[in-house]
Amino acid sequence: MNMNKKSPLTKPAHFDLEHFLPYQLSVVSNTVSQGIAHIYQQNHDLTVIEWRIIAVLGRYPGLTASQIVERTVMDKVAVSRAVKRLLERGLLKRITHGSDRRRRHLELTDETGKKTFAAIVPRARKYEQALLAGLSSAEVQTLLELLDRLHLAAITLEENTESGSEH
Amino acid sequence: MNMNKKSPLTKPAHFDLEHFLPYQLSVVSNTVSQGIAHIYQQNHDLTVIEWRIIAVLGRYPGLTASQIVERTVMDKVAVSRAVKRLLERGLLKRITHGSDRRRRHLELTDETGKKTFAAIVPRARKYEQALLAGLSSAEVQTLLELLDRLHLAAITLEENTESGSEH
DNA sequence: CCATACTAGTTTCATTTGCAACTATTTTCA
DNA sequence: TGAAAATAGTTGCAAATGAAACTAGTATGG
Repeated sequence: MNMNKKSPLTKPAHFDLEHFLPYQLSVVSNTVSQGIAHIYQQNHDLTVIEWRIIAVLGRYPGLTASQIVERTVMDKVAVSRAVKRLLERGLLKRITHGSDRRRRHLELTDETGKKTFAAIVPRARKYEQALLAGLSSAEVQTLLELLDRLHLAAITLEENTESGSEH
Repeated sequence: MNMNKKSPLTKPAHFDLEHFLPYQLSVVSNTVSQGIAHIYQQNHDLTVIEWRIIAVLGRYPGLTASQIVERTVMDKVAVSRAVKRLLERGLLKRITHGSDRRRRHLELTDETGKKTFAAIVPRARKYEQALLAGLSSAEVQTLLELLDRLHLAAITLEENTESGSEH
């Protein structure tokens, strides 16, 4: 059984970070995130997390903080603090659930909240369009599908890995 | 050439974060990063930045800190601190350039540095393979190409945007 | 040559983050 | 019932981060 000693081609000794998918993905994602972050930072003084909360509440009013956490895979504490800031700034309002007073449903305020949402959405869309301008719609479709499959694979791997170390 | 307007309604009121590319990209990238981070955190007590420094030095020995920054698009301060830690732990050695004493070239130490690199590489490769197991090689090819084009687009957008605010 | 500007890398300090522990409320089931 | 477990959300604190200032060394132009 040909052990890996010096055989002509078992494994190339090279490892090229630039061609390592997790790295590439991270670089692309960071570049895009940074670009889009401009939109809501510069113009509305919002962090990425704050914007995401607004976006998800714009679409699904009345979610609670933990439902937002579920949906967006963001950290619980980060969401709690961002919600606090958005409440203080008057972008959100909070309604305590009648029968279960632990639950506090969140909504965009009519004045500031919805207005901000409405102002950012077209800019975000425009950014996305510009980003994808070089791709045909078939390519966009393919990209989304491949990303989705990658995501599923990553989740599956994570689940299997975890069992090995703790819990 | 049928522009994408086509509908009588100007803009749908909906905005769905889950179908917004920058968001999707970020979620996939975070999931993958977290998964791969296990490999070097659990087994070698390295952060992502530390691992990247090792990886890039494994491939290109003798780079200076600022060359690493250039190549990996990581923060200057973060690299400085990670290098410091790797030197302390004996994974790197530093050679001051003869004629320009500001430059300090970095290399993996034979003992710990190269050994660690050699230990991580196969695991990293294995992770990447598992991640891509569900895709055909043509699909992988396509994915890489599309990511690359996205990256370029994002960089271009960034450059154009910046001009608006400062510099 | 020497004042100024530039480059490499580090440190300081003020925030930001993230884990764990906490409060408050509701559910479970003995 | 009511004590223990579960759930929602917050807070404290220590560590990670990042911008700007700083040290050290080199290049340049008058």
